Order: sequence, then structure tokens, then C-alpha cells
Amino acid sequence: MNEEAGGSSTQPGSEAATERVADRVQDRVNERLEARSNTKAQILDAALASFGTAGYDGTSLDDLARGLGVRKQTILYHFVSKRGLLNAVVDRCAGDLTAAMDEVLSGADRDWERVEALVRRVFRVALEQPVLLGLLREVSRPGSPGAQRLRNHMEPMMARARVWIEAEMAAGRMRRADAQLLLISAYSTVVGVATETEVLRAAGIEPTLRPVVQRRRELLSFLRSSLDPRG
Amino acid sequence: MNEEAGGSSTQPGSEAATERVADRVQDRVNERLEARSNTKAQILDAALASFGTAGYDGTSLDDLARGLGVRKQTILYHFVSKRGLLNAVVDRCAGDLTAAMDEVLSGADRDWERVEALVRRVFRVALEQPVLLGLLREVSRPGSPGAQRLRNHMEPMMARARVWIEAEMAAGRMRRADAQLLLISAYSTVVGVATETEVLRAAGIEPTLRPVVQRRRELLSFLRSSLDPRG
DNA sequence: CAGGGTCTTTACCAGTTGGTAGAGAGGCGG
DNA sequence: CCGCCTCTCTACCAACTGGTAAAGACCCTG
Repeated sequence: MNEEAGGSSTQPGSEAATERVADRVQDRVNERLEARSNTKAQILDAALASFGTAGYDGTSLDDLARGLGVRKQTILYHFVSKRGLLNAVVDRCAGDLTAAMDEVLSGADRDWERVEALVRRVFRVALEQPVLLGLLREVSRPGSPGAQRLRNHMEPMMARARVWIEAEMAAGRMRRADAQLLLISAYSTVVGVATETEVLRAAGIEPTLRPVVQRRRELLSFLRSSLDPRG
Repeated sequence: MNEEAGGSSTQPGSEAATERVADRVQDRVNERLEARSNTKAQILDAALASFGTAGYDGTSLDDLARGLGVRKQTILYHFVSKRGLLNAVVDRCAGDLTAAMDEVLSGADRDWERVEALVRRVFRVALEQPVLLGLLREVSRPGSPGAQRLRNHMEPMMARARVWIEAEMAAGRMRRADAQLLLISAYSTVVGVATETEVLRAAGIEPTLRPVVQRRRELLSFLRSSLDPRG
């Protein structure tokens, strides 16, 4: 059998008895993992791209498989069901975002600088992986399959950020404001960037980097005016 | 036959030769229009709701028909094809929005007050018809069917707003800024409101009116700081 | 009453959907 | 060499998809 539906491959922590034997074992394991990951990871990538652009319902497993030069059953072997595939994709994206946030939160920046670093980091992810935003957008539609799963990932993230912000406020390093609403505004601004493409064309602008940067500046200035005690 | 796919019923302008005859004719026409509109309008409403929540691909004509207590072919009779139905829905929504904007633009407000009135009006539509935002969101996904059609509706609206804003700027009644980017920001903020529901739950808030109001205040203050010459 | 228009229906269809069953390929350890 | 595990394949399916063809119901007009 395979690991449970939607699970992502985990690096097994190896503890060696004899060095040579351990190395050989490790090599074999790595090979296996690589071989396993190769197809699986490719499927995951393609699925992310398709879910993020065509949506969940707009994605057919047959098309996905055809695009990969693989039979549909290969996909189902690795991810059990279409739903399982979506779950895996959501998990991966949420993981990427959480990792990016963690990186900043364990960094050296403090107070307002940390907020700014956080925003910049998230926007960087958004720019580097536009499909990720597409997926986020797709899956954050109320009632969408995977919405619950996304929520499960977001909840601790949100809670953590909120606790931190409120602590900063209590310590007087940030101006008092509604932390929840602040977070929501920030989040939907980021997702909004993904939404803009069509509107951009309607306004006669070919989609470039500029509006994204504009949005980031906007968000930062909003946050600053809400939070920065220096005004 | 029916009117062309996606067309919305138009009120025929009646010119009477004899009063009584004209009245009778008009009555008959009205009855016909009512009878026609009844099913058709119901279908349109249900379709808007379904497209806006489940998405285009996630909506099946059979389900839609079943929900209305009607056979699927009735839908196809009125709207020719699923795509035609989407077009009609998009047209109606775009019409509602344009009408709301026109109402303000032909009103008495001037300068900054007009901007504020515009924002408030659009938010009012958004609050009164949440499904409309859902549809907008669905259809403004790049590559989505109906995206082109939405663009066709938005383009003149955007152009008109832009011309007006730039004229205001030239006259010194608004601070100079990038009108296009401003419009995009405003638009995606409004659509962002629709996106927020799930995020709200993730943050532990039951969706209420409050965040929407918050977003409106945010947008207004952003626009004010960009545009209002009084600072 | 005949005839035509509007609307809704039944009957039917070819193509696609996600998913199951099971066989075969290839490498591994015993 | 054999059995086992991992992975990919072929073959098949019931359910549903959007859509066509055509008949019947209703109402009005001539």
C-alpha cells in the first residue's frame, strides 16, 4: 500500500549501527525515495498548476495524466482519489507558505520591521509561484472541496500571528487595533493580487510586475498607519 | 425561435395608433413578457447562485433544473447552451453594476464626495447580492469562460471612470496619481470581500457585516490619501 | 375549428468523468 | 530461483455531462 491519502513524503530519520551498512541502506532508501518522488512529485506539480488555473472541477485526471505522458491509474495509485490529490496539493502549498512565514518569524527582525519582512516574504512567494495563489484562490472559495483542509492549515498560522501582534500591542510596540481584521485584510490583499489579472486587461494594462508591487506598497502603508507607533 | 444566446429581455418601446387597441396589445405583451420572464428569470437567478458558489464547471444543468422543478431542456430552450446561460448571467450582473455606477455618476455629488458615493454604492450592491460577487470572482479568473465577456462589460466602465478621474486631476480637484492602478486596487478590494469568507472562519470569526465595513473604510481611506487634495 | 407561436416535455445519445480489478514489469532479499 | 514489494500498465464500468430531435400542451388569432 501507499501512505495515507494526501500525505506528503517524509524524510526518515536514519540512525546508523555500522557506518558502511548504514550508508548502503541510506543510499538505497534515497534511491527509492527519488524514484518514488519522481513521478509523484511531477504529478503534484502538474496538479497544482491545473487546479490553480482551471480549478478543481475543471481539471480532469485523464487530461492531467495525458499531459504527463502517464496513465490516469498511476495518479490514482499515488493519491488514491482526485480528492486525495487535491488534499496533497493543498498540504504542499500550505506547507510552503508556513515555511516562508516561519523563516521570518525565527529571524532577527523585530516590531514593525518584522511585519514588513513578513509581508515582503509572502509577496515573494506569490511572485515566484503564481500558481500557488491561483490554488489558494480556488480552494478558499466557501464550500469548495479542500476549503476545510486549507482552514486547518491556516488556523494555527493565524492564531500564532494574532497572538504575536497582540503581544506587541500590549507591550506598546504597536498601536492598538483589531488584530483579526488586520490579518484578514492582509491575507485577502495578497490573494487579491491573483485575482487581478483579468481586471488588468480590462483596464488596458498588460499584466506585469508593477501592479503587484503597487499592491504591496499599499498593504504596507495600510499596516503601517494601523500599527506603527511612530505614525 | 428565441432571442440570441445570452441576450436579456428588452422592454419594447410601444407607440400607439389607437389607445384601446394599443392598451390591449400592450397588456398582452406584458402578460407574455411576465409569463416568459417567470421561468426564465427563475433560471437566471438559480444559475447566478450556482455559478457564484459552485463555479461554472461545478454547476450541472441537470442539478440546476432539478432544483427548479423543471426539465433541463427548459433551460436549454431559453439559453441555448450552458455557455449561453453563463453569458446571460454575466450580462445581468455587469448590468446591475453598471446601473449602480451610472446612478452615482449622474448624481449631484462632486469631486471627492463622488468617489466616496461610488464606493459606498458598489459596496451596497455587494452586500445586497453576495452571490454577484461570487460570480464576479469566478468569472474573473484568467482563462475562465465568460472572462472575455466580463472584460467587454468592464472596459467601457473602466475607461469612463479613468477619463473622469484624470480630468479631475488635471483640474486640480484631485491629487495626481496613477488612475489605472487606483481603479484596479479599488476593484480587487471589492472582489476581495467575496474571498474573505473562508479566511474569516480560519481566523475564528463568524462572517458578519463588520469586516465588510472595515474593508470599505480601508479602501476609502486609501483612496482619500491618494486623491483628496485636502490630504 | 384550424393554424401558428410559445413554452415545456419525453426520449435518446455520444463523450467524458472518477474509480475498480487485476495483470505485468522490475528490483530486492532470502 | 522464488516470493515480495513498488510501480505502472490494460481493460472495463456505471454515472453523469451537455446537447439534439421531436412531440405535446397551452393560448391567441384568423
